[in-house]
Formats: sequence, C-alpha cells, structure tokens
Amino acid sequence: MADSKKLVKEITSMDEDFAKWYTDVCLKAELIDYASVKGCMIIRPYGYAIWENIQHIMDGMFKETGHENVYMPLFIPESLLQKEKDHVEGFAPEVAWVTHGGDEKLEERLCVRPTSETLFCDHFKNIVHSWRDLPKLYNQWCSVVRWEKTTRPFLRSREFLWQEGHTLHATAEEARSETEQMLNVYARFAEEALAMPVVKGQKTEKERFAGAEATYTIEALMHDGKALQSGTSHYFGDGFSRAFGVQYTDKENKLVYPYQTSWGTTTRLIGAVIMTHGDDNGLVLPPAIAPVQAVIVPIASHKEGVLDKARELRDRLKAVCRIKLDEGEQSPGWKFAEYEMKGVPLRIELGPRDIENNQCVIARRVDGEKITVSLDSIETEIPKLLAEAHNVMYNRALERREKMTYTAKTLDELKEIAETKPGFIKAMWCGDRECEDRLKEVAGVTSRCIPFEQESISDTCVCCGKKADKMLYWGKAY
RNA sequence: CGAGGUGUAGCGCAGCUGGUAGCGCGCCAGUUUUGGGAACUGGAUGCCGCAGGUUCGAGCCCUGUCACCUCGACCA
Repeated sequence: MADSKKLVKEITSMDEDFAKWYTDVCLKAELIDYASVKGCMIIRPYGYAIWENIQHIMDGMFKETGHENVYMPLFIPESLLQKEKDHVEGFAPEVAWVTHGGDEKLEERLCVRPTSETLFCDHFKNIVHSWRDLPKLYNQWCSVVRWEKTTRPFLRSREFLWQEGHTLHATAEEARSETEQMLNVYARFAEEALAMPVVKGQKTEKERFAGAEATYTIEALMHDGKALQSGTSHYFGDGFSRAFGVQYTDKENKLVYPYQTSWGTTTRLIGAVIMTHGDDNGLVLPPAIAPVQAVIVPIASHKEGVLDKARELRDRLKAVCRIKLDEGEQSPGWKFAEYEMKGVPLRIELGPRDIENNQCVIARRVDGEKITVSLDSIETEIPKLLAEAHNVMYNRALERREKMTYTAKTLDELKEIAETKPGFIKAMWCGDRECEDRLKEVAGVTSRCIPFEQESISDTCVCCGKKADKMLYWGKAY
C-alpha cells in the first residue's frame, strides 16, 4: 500500500495532523495559493485544470438532461434580496455589500450574490407568461461570495466557484422529480467521475436551505471520519414564485404560480477528492478529472535515443489519454515523488533497458504497484489501467466508509461512538428538533441526512426514547 | 465571532540578558551523475508580517493591527 511507505517527505502525514496534511497537499500539489484577502484563494493552473474537468463532465450531464447555461449579474439590489423572508434571514449574516461606486454612495446598496435564486426569480417574472414558456431549465457557472468566519481552501472560502441550477415547472410533481433527478446526477457524478461513494438523502428541517420546502443532499465521508456535504438539490414549491410574483396563464386560462427548484455543487468537490483519496504521499486523483492521466519519466534521458523514444510514445498516447512527458533536468527519483504528490494516476518509466526490450514500466499511483508493459500493447493497456485505478479508488473509499459507519440504539452508545470513533453514525430519530439539538449539544454531531435507503435499527428515538421510524446519518461535518 | 498558538531568506527553523542576522533544504553557475526526491565546488538571496511607541540602540520590550493554524459558535 502506498499509505504504508511514505516517499514524499514534504507532506505532513495524515495521522500526525490531518488538517496540516490537507493544507500541505493543497499547497505542495500546486492546487492553490493563499490570496491577500482572508478566505480567498488563488486557484493555480493544476487546481483549475481539475475544476475544468469537473465542469466539463458535469456540464455534459446537465445538457443531457435538457438544461441550458445562462449568466446572471454579480450584484443583487438589497430590495430584491429582501423579497423572500426565510431566504434573506438565512443569507443576510454572510453577504458582502457594495455601498459605493467610485466616491459616490449608492442609492441602494448591492449585495454580491451569495446564491442567485432572487435574480432568477426576478428574471423568470419577465420571461414566463404562458404554460408554453415552461419548463425553464437553467444553470449557471459562476462564483459566489459568502463572508465566512472560518475559512479553508476549497472547503470553505469566502469566494468560491460553483454551478447553480434553477428551474421552473408547471407542476409540483415535475419540480419534485427535477430535484430528485439532479440529486441523482450529482451522485452519479461523484461515483463515476470522482470515484467517491455518497449517501443520498433528505436534510432535516433544521439543516434545510433557507427558503426551501425540501433539501436533498449527497454526503461523503472523508479520510478523517468527518462528513462533507458535497452537493444539494432543493425543492421550493411555489414559495419563491409567490414572493417574487412569478405567474403564468395555464391551459385553463387561470393565472397560477409555477414550482421551482435549485441545485448546486462547488469547488468543495476538489476538497472532497483530496480528503477521500489522498494519502501520505499527497494527492491521488480519479482518472476522470486528473489533468494529467499518465506521465512519462524518461530514465537516463541524456543517452542516445531515450528522449526520441519517449516523445514517440507520448505522441502515440495522446490519442488514448491526457499524457505528459517530463523532459526536465531533475533526477527520475525527484520526478517520481513530484507526480505522486500531484496525484497523477499512472507513471510510465522509459529507460535504455526498456527500449532494448520494447517495453516500459508503469507505476500505479493508487497502490504504488509497478508492472512491465510491452510497447506494442500500450495503447490498449493505459485505458484499462485507468479504469482499474478508478475502480480500486471507488471500492477502497466505499470499504472505508462502511468500516467507519456505526449504529447506535441509545444515547450513551451514540455518545461513546461520537467520542471515540470518527465516522457516520446511523441512529433512529423521532423527528423532533429538540432531539436533533440535543445530539449536537451532548455528542457534538449534526444530522447529515435522512437516507433514501432506510433500515430499521430500532423502534425508538436514540435521544428521547419515543417512537421513531426514521433512520438518520449523524456525524461531525466540515 | 470567542479561546489558544504561530509570523525571521522561496520552504522548514535557530536567534541567549536589547548591541545591527544565522542554519538546513531549495535557488543560480560549473563538473560528475540519472530505474525512488544524486554528489562535489563556488555563488546569490532578508522593510525579522505591518504600523506606532520605549531606548543611544529593537528580531527581542510595550501598544495596536493583519494573516495563518487548532478548538468552539455559523455555514457549500
């Protein structure tokens, strides 16, 4: 296992200090740099390339399900933000305000969007008049600002990149099924692109999005046993439509309110990838989003023919993967460590000995294993190895999550687990807010979600002992 | 935002009782090397986080401020 032999010295080991390890990986793998404003990060080319791959794949999934991209303004007039009561209350404490244009004070201050529901509603009001105008299936890629107190790269920054889908439907059923569909898209993306297993479920009322009737979530478990909310999908009913006066004339010639959804994922997904797959040598990237899927490290590259052969190999492999040839002056050992730190899935070593035997050595990032592959079959081998890497990563993450998921029937049991074993705790809940608050108070855990896949652990609430029929995932969250 | 911690070369750190700045790694040049972060020789690098103050003199003392880290409260 790559975890057991630490080859990259510059990174703090996970067991020693997980938070430091995380920061080390972000910086040393050149994903980000800190910016001069607290909580803002510079996403460096390697980190941004990961985001571009995420965007590309996810955007394709949105298009497949009929969505169109739009772009809304960065600013929201205060009066517009005020229109939906719960929504403002939820976001007001963390919005940034623009009060001046040049030296002149603005008539009305503008908030830098923390999310764009209000803007979409305002726009929908103008463009939706008839049942023929529905549905509207919109998405936007942009950045938003939330003035967080505690910040961490990717996991919680004051400005972050995301996508936000906003849709409008004629019926509640259709809107509900959209909400569910997009949650499934997220879950499929997490599993197929990020090799990250997730728990799909509904948020409790306490954890629900400000202004939503229902919030659905995908929850992932990180290496250190903390939960990470990795994507959310909200059903709004007609609440926003009513607040913003979005109306249309239906087939019966009646003026009615449409039903709305929104759903989002952010650059936090990169944090999720780091903390799901990374090890003591650094990043381990799922092949689907790795900027470089295989890197060729020439050995004794000064020797006659080595570089030529390496370049030839690179050109052949361009057709089957994102390939890079490192012709740099550093020693092979240095390069090995460097690309391990950066999480490149496959390393191809090519030296005089290999060339003589018409072969190359391939090292897999996921487990450090080295295999010898004939240069004749390399084009078919690489895709196979990438697919295999993905599966190993997914299965390993799933296995770990299962190992770190516990069940509790009583409050004492739950407290004991929360104190000693990091991970998810499955426990029954009666549905009362007081019990949810109490678990946070006495055990430090929050409800992660009410999973769609229910199982019965007992008949009574883990907290109050009253009758309970809902099983929840609990945990400490990022 | 509350409690605690840390800011000295690109990175990691040392710097005594206040006396004018140092080590390791990295960087640059050259030579030898090249299958797990190579070796040797030579060289460059500092608004001591920032702003005030005390002092003949401040990296060190005082005040303020900013950033980062950890733990809480709030959140994608």
